[in-house]
Amino acid sequence: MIYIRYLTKQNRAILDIIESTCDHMTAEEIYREVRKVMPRISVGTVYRNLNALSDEGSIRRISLPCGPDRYDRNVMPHGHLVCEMCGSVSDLFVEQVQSIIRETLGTECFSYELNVSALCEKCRRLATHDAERVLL
Amino acid sequence: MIYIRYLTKQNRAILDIIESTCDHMTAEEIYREVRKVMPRISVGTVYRNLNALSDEGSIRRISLPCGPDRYDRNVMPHGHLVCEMCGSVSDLFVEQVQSIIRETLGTECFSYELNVSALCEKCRRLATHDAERVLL
DNA sequence: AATAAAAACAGTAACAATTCCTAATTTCGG
DNA sequence: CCGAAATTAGGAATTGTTACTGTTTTTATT
Repeated sequence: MIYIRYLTKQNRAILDIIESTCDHMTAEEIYREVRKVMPRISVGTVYRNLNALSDEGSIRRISLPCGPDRYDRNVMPHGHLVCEMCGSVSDLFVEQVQSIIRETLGTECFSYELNVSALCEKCRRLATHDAERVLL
Repeated sequence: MIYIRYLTKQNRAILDIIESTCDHMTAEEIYREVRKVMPRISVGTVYRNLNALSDEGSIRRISLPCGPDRYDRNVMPHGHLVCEMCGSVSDLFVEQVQSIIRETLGTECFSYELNVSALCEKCRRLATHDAERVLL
């Protein structure tokens, strides 16, 4: 027996926002965003729906060493690149990770979190550029 | 010019506690523990020193999808197994991860976080045992 | 459609984890 | 030893999140 949860306007609006970007927004950012189209929505509703959506697997919650949790529209197992310079969070697909984990564990791994600290594309270019300037 | 930070009694006591176990304690657990030998230490001091120690690389901060941050005496890059049943956190050394990340990134990766959700050794045995009993 | 039960809501208070603030103490450099 | 700098205790404040209460919306039943 499949239970289809009723999708409220609030729920739909929140999900739309998350699915419309690959920004990995925080709950607060999502709250600010959803208020643009639904000014009377409450913080509690945002958190409740983010939790429900995460629990049912429609979105994915990401927790990082610093700052609040973020939400990801991509629910497939994948990692994240956290930029050491600008703090941005972007998807990072590291192919063999899951199978390596399985080998190490000796059993299947259904979910993992992989957060890599490094420079994002943009900041890496910037850093290289600066380094060149210093050399001149 | 190397700057050696003064090690206060508080700092030393906190570090000792972390280094004495592989329990991945939370700040609050560390606070409770350090108060046994230093009853007047304040929460703020514990947090300030945990941050300082993490920043200088003497210990490592672990953040998980749920619950407060934890602290690890092992600063070498490695992952963690978070038990889905009992919630315990144990070290997990997945050898090739770093090199795979390097390949994917195209540049060296100096730090990563890998948290795997699965059953810990103990709970896995327990689960198997229960399953056997059900079969009887 | 009328209506009762269930679910979700807004608004806000409460909570837990962490940080910040101030005055007092401790350590350092000379 | 003395003044500057760093660290502390204690507690207030902040942040991110959850819980509560009374109201609205949806669903199920007729």
